Amino acid sequence: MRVSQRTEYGVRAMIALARDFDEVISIKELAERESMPETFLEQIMSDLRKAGLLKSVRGPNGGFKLKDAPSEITIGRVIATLEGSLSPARCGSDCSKQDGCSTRSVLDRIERSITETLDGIYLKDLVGDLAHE
Amino acid sequence: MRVSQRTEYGVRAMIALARDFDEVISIKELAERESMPETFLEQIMSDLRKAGLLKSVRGPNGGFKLKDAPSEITIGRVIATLEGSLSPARCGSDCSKQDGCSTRSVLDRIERSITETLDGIYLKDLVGDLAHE
DNA sequence: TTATACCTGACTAAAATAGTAAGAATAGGG
DNA sequence: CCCTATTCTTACTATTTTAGTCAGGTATAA
Repeated sequence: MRVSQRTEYGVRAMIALARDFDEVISIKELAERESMPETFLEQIMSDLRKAGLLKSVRGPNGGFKLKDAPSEITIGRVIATLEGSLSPARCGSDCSKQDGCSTRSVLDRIERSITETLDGIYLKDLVGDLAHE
Repeated sequence: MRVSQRTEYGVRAMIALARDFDEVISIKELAERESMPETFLEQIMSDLRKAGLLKSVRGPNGGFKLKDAPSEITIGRVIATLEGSLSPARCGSDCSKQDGCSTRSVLDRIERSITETLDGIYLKDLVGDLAHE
């Protein structure tokens, strides 16, 4: 029921980018601002880009920016991307073949609730959360 | 964002006990019914008992039963007990000392949502989820 | 053409997870 | 009182996941 450090870094990076929506920011800069390990962040950003959440610019003065507006990206999408899934369940849908998995519906229900919640929170909503600048 | 196998077993055991609320059921019986590893379940049940969710009866014909009615135990309480916490955050409250942790409020917000959701689901609500008996 | 930044994949140490194993404590039945 | 069924407790272990590091390659602005 816990989000990994990796995901936390990713969320922080996304929020930082949302804060300066129009600018391209490098990994180095991001890592310094938010005190996150640079090379680790590099991997994470790469995943977020592959998932279509970020645009990258290579070469000098390169970096990343959000692909969509902060008002269009939900935190649920970010977390689902980094975490693989929002599902707290561990078994696949084929698990229903054995009735031993009576929790299936319970975990599904929990998942739906979490998904709904997180898909209702946009990056935009979180930028303002900080007393900042 | 995933619940451990351990927690899943615990939830299943709690639901099974809720289904036969008045009976004392042994670990062996529970493990067989739900096809869960017996000795592992033993540990889990022990934790649930220490947390005040179960009553145990030792000796022959012993076993466990819910301490409270299924209408009084929330799934949030069960998961929080087994998972340690419902918080997706990893840092403690002392983390605000360094402003690096700008995600704090975000994760807090997510936690509150999840907690609210899970604390609104009672064991009673889940017993009926199965097409059963 | 060079420095800057992204890109990629392999590697590693440490921690968490999912159990096992072994024995002690307790209580009911004969 | 003894045997057995059961919980209780602690220690151990193999596997997987996590949180990184590192080395080298690729694109591009200046």
